[in-house]
Amino acid sequence: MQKATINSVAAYAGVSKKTVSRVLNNEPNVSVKTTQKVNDAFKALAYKPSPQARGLASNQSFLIGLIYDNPNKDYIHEIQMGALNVCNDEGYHLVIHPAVFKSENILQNLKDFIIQSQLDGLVLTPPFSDMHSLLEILEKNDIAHVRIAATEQISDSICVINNDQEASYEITDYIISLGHRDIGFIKGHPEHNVSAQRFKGFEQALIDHGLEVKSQYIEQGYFDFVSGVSCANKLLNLDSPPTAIFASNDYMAAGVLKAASLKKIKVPDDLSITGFDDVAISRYLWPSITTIQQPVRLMASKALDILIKQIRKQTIEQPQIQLASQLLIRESCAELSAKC
Amino acid sequence: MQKATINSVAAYAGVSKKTVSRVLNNEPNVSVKTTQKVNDAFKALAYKPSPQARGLASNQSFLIGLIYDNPNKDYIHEIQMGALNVCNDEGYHLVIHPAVFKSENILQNLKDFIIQSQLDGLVLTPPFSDMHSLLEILEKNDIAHVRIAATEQISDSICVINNDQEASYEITDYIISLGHRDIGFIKGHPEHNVSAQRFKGFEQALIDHGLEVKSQYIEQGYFDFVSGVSCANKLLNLDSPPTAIFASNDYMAAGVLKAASLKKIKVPDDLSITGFDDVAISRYLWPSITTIQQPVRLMASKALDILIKQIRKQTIEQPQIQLASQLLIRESCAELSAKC
DNA sequence: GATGTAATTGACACCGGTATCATAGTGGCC
DNA sequence: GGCCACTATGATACCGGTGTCAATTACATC
Repeated sequence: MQKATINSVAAYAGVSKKTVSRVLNNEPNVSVKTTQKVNDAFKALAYKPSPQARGLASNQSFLIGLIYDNPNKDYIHEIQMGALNVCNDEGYHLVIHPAVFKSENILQNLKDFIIQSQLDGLVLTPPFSDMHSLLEILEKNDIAHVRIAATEQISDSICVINNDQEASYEITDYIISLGHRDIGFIKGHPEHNVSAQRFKGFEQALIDHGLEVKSQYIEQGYFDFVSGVSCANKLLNLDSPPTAIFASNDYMAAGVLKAASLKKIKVPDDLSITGFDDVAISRYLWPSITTIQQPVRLMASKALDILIKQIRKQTIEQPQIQLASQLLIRESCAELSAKC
Repeated sequence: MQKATINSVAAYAGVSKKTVSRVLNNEPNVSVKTTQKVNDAFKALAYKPSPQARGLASNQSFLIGLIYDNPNKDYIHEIQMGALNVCNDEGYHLVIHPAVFKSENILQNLKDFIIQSQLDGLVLTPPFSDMHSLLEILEKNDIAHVRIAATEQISDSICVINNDQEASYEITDYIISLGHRDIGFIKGHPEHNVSAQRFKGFEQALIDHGLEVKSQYIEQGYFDFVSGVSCANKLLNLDSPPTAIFASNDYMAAGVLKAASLKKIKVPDDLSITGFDDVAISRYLWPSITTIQQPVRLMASKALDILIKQIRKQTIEQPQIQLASQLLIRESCAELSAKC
């Protein structure tokens, strides 16, 4: 059996190709009777329109690119799943494009990718969401795009953002509520914008509770396990070490846990630890890590919703969507024990 | 500036479209001089051929589908990266398609996906690599595909496989070399073919060393953290518990570690633990887990190499490639202490 | 019934490539 | 020089859709 084309459908239904095309695209001004005939033909022939032909004629590709450079595979996976859910429903393919943000000719590479692939739209994840040189190119060439977890708001630019600062405030507040006063903080990678937001939330919570922000309790990490270990060592070697450590992400929190274990410091009895992101390891460590879960998948879905609206030139009622995170209380924090 | 098409290139170079097409596809019988002219035109106009038009004319989509259902995000990520490396080089897009193997109408869903998307080829990962009903459809419709980590060899079917059994033998051999004689084993999910392979390697190693395979030391797990915990509890509650536990993957090994920690059993001093797969958590746990690293990324690259050859109807010299795994010795195993 | 307007439909060019086949050019050999 | 085989090139149809615009039909109004 031949594969059905618009011509075979038209012949079967006894109408012109153009009319079939109209039904296919829900164009107005087709009589109910004709629509019915064409739909019957669709079914009878198991017709699926060719994306290539459609794309060629209407200058679309039905491809949406997803650009990322993130070592956190759980995050990427969630983003992919959220994006795919919408893509599948709307008839788009997702083209994943891991890139290296710090590489020499990243801009040229991205440019090539975008032009070569003739993408209909682009999803940017951090750190690309705030990459000005890239955004400029996209604006100039009028390429539809959406920025996930962007930290800088740019008018007209559509994005889906989260509330890192508030979440950070919340988790700090929780630690304080357990009685801790000496709280260490391990900052995230200085080049990632969220690092500053997470620190701000921490700082603000301390201030609001009338606690001092002590510089010796603040260490600079890089979002990876190793820096978590070394920062924790510095904090735990202080003359009066903190009784709780807030690491800006879970990998570093895992590092803190390792450092504590090696020093025979019991967690959570003698040291409380919190992370951020709810990475898989935070559940599998012992004790499991109290952390912040962001609605990553939902963010991606929302992002694709508005991106596709933009591609279709539909009106977007809300160009900037903010979603709330959630505090997950697990085993790594305890009330400050009396002995301190 | 207009986007360059084959027509503008032809006009610029002063030749016909067909000649441009010939140069583009490295067809024979084009003079050196003409080739040069056309190549100059390519550069001057920054020409990129349209995949849609190309696809429409030659009945290709330049899309390769990747089907998976695997909770191990590290694995998926590696597969994606390995596949993308080749796709980018060869001008294909990778369309990722997470599916639910156990879902009711999985076969119909996959069928729809494959037909709808008009993929040029398909990459199957476990458990789809051994899904007969799917393979039949692919054969019948002559859809190019490659099976990653397939356990059943089917003649003519191209696949890239690993040596789970040997690797399992090797890691068991290592545990025995540390002096352990009472070794617990936690099996993987009974529906995954690799589970049996990993068990076989374990068993064979015991036999070859003249050790008994004791049924009370064998527990049935499901490749997840929780089953690791519960199986470990059963093993550790035995009257004479094993001095080492070989979990069939790292998530279960993490579970074993948790169970041991809760029982105040010191790892590796009083209990050695090994995993399988080299998932990220195996590095971040304390102690880090001795495990088997499979060349997943390389497997995916090799798979795409032969898949693309198949798509292009080129001869495939080696339809079945086997790659070796590597034992990663970390902190979770120690020599059997004298006191036992 | 005539007329005007809107709704419905179709003929045909076109998107940017590839495939087929005919034609023009080139060099070797008698 | 004449003939032939082979190489190089182009004209044109075609892939399966969409866009334009004209033609036809339906319906309301006078």
